[in-house]
Amino acid sequence: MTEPRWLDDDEKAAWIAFLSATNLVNRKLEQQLKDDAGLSHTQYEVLVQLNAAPDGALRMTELADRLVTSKSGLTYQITQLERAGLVSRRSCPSDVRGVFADITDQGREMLRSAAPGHVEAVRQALIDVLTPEQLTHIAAGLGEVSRRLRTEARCPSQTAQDPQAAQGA
Amino acid sequence: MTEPRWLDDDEKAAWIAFLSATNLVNRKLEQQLKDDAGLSHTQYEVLVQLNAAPDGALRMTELADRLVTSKSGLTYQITQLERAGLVSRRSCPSDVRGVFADITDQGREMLRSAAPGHVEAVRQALIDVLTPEQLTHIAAGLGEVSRRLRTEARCPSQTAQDPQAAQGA
DNA sequence: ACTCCGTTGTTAAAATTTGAACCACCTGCC
DNA sequence: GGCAGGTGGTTCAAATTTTAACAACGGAGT
Repeated sequence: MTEPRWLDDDEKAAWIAFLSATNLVNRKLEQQLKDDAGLSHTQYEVLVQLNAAPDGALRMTELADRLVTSKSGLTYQITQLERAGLVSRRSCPSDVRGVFADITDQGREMLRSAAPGHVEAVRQALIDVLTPEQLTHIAAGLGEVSRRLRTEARCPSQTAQDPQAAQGA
Repeated sequence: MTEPRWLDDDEKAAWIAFLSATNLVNRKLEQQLKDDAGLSHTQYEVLVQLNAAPDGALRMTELADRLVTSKSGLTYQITQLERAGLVSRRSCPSDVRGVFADITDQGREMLRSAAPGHVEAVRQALIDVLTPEQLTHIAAGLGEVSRRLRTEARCPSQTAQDPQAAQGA
């Protein structure tokens, strides 16, 4: 076995920055949402996704994929949101096993009231701290990172060992 | 109250990319470490920090700050690591209340064996996906983000409402 | 119609995280 | 010296996440 390709200084700097920024931003937003709206970040994201969906509804699995969470974890959170009256469950007509999560009017209302504070927090923690240039590069770079990990999760087939690809496409 | 400053398309793209990349990368690494070394990412980071520290030891609070975790969460994890023989506790000579977490030889050995696979995973998930330019901007941008959130957490005094600052300092 | 296999959500138990309450102990200041 | 106020770690209970079963179905091939 060969010597692993350790990270050089620039790479290490990027990795450390990514790790800590990630944790700190998450913690910050989690706290802001909990304080101002009584929601966890996950719950807030559920509402965002449902609100943006065609009929204010999405299948459980689809929602779990979008939130990058486990199915059972979603089941739990949807139950909490349902209990709070922000979401409701409805079984799928075409597939008896399927379940739709619907956002309720109260859910939309909650989102409307929580959004301003949340956006402001996102700006303070991340967006407004970055220069326009950094913003662009982060959108492109992390966008590509997400795309690959998502694809990879769906198709464990391709070896994905293509160094120079997609990126600039 | 004024209309909130919503995110424009570029900002939204950056935010969404950040959110999903963050979750996906975390999930990926968590799984890799668990599969290959039987450690959680948090535990791995504890070992990394201790291993890099002057005497292979750090105070609990200091460690908790670095890992961006709660004190009680760290207590739990250190107990697990201690049980696994990778870390040991030692009370602080100068402060009876204080506790040092020491990495053991076995802990260093574990780190040595887990590191190569972990670095490789970090490369595949994040580093090698980015262009050198993106890497640089991410290091700088997210570095600044971390710095601010950390400072803010330590000194809730400054209003921090200075739009054009630090960045290029 | 029927079997085999992959999917959909849920459930149960264990692991982890969070947050508040605590105790013991330092530190600056009278 | 002695006290008020803050620190450092732990503990406990409650909330959340993970993991591995599960039960009930769709769907394709025969």
